[in-house]
Amino acid sequence: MMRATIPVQIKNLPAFATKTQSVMRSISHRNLPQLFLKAREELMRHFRPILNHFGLTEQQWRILRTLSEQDRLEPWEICEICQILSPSLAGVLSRMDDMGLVIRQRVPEDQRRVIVQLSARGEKIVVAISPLVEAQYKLIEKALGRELLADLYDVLDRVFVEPRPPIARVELPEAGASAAAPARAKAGTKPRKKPS
Amino acid sequence: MMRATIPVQIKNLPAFATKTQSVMRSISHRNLPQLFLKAREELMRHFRPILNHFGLTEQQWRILRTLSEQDRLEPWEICEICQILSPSLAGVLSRMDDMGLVIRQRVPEDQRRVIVQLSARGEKIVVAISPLVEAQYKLIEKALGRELLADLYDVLDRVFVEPRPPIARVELPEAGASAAAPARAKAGTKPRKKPS
DNA sequence: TTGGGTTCGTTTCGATGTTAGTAATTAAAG
DNA sequence: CTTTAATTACTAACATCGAAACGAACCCAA
Repeated sequence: MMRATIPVQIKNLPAFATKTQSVMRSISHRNLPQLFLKAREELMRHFRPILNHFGLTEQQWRILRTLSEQDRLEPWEICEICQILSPSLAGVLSRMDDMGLVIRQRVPEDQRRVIVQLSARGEKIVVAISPLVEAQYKLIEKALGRELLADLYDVLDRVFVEPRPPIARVELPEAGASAAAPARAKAGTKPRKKPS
Repeated sequence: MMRATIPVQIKNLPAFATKTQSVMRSISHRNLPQLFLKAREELMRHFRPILNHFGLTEQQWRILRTLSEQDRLEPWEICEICQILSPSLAGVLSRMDDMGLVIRQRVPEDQRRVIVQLSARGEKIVVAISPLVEAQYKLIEKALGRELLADLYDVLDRVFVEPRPPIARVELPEAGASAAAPARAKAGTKPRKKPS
């Protein structure tokens, strides 16, 4: 590690970013969540065509891949592993059930709970897609280099997997909410404002 | 860098992940896009309350912060910088216009183009939120450590900012689409299947 | 056993992501 | 100068996100 520092201020921004700034930079830190968003998108850009080719959404594939590795899971487990909120998962699983990709069955001992697993058709699709995904990973590894990829995994693990002190939260001021939304007109009530 | 390697197979998975696997692991690589998704969520978890407090969505704040640093931008520039697709941005900007956060005006020389900039109200909100976001970053830095955070930025830059060979794409088989969706019944036509 | 608290999955609602397609405008080709 | 291409922003349709709340099933204690 400890590579030469890169000038970060306008890096990662296209040429038009050099225009005059009217407001003093109010946040000194780079937008880290957005960096992750960009990183993820740069990767998914190469996997999305594969999934689309088989008529799957990203979330559906995440669930299929997870179920192919874990066999039987309950919805809340899928939520944690696949980073899907419970309300979203309800719809996703319902559609995947309709498509015949997964099987859902209630747990006899606890009628609240549900067990989800791959259907034969689901497994078949996983078998069809997996080698393509694996091949794409190899292409990515070839472009980035095995070492860089290892560094990436390592840092991500150190930040988000290994134990670390909890992150505190800033306290919020009192009358903040009033600063924003003035009850936007309901859609359809008024035609959307267009640029003048 | 070059820290001791961590056993990765079941790391980052809860205890229930040790159950027997019915299918041979078909993809040897860890799910990298999902790691980024998780990383981003772990961060946003600490910023979301700030934005909600001011009645803003994540996307709205990304745009506000960007406009506060770049002054005048066209929609396609905002799309690139903020990682928002054009169709989404249309609605977001429309709502932000209704809320009085931004100002949109067409370019006289080219009637296709539009210029977006902060309104007085938009600037005011940025001024109110920025110190809170900045403070939250400091808390994150305190928990993770300045060094680790620097490593993180460094690796992300090496992967997604510095020039690198392009990533090739796997070729897709022919009759793939047929493997998936069998024309799912339209919502409302049939009641959603429930777990048996 | 009965009422209150809890867990789990779900529905609801508004906003955004994704894909496809369109209208308007401008630029390039013939 | 007309026809074609390329740009730019937008709309439409559906799926998902994110916050709130609901309802059924379970748990527990009075």
